[in-house]
Amino acid sequence: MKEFLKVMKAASDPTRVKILKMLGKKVMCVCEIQTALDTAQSTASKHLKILEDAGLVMSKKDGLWVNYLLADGHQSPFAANLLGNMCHWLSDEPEISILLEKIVQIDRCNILGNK
Amino acid sequence: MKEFLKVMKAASDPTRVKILKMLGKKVMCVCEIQTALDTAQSTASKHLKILEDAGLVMSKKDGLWVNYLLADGHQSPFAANLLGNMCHWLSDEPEISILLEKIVQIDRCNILGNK
DNA sequence: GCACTATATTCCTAAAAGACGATATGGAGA
DNA sequence: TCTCCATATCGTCTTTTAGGAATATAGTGC
Repeated sequence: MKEFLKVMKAASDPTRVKILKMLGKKVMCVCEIQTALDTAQSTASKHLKILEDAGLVMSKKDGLWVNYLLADGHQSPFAANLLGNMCHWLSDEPEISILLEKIVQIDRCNILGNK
Repeated sequence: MKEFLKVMKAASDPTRVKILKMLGKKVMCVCEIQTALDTAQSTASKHLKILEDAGLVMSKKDGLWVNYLLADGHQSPFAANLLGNMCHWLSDEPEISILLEKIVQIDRCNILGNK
């Protein structure tokens, strides 16, 4: 039950939904996500933690960067199911499709000044 | 997006999950649900409204009683998907299975005093 | 119309969630 | 070691959510 609630809760915030949709298209580091969402760095980081706790996202360190990607779903059947649907769902929402186009040209090397 | 969030939010509360599981087994009126959950009447009623708004549940008036049942999913593909999975999910959780046994012997005619 | 009952709504309080700025951590390179 | 940079965590504020008591609404039967 707890596991199920974690997944549902994680999926019930618009910012986190956007993150899931973005990661469905491309592996991203925190500062890229922060830039795409136009939010504070701490905000992006916290949302990612919630998604990771729910088994929806995983992270891989690469030196200073931390790359986030969609989880494989092994951690939770509920997460697996949601991830499976997410690739179809919401893609035609303007808010999402604009975002997905935007991230193509976001490059971690061109992001200056995190403050 | 809003529709999706409504479904996820509705599903991310333990009380509402219990209601969904109960309704998967049997059509129930508000006071039966209230009794099963051992909660205030207003609480049960409010949760049902949230579930109905999300398209997970529907209601049919029968005189003074209002019968709640699982929705058919026509209102939202997200709700339809969740409802489809819900019948399998969480049934083996002790908390749920005990509840499902309990509701068999709850009868609206034997509930006295709503206050 | 009047009482009674099941449900919905309102109001209030307490707890949780989300956002941000500031600070801490930890790896990379001089 | 010292500095720099990406990320994580902390403290605080504001908003949202869940709960219950009290009240309002709407059928039902007299």
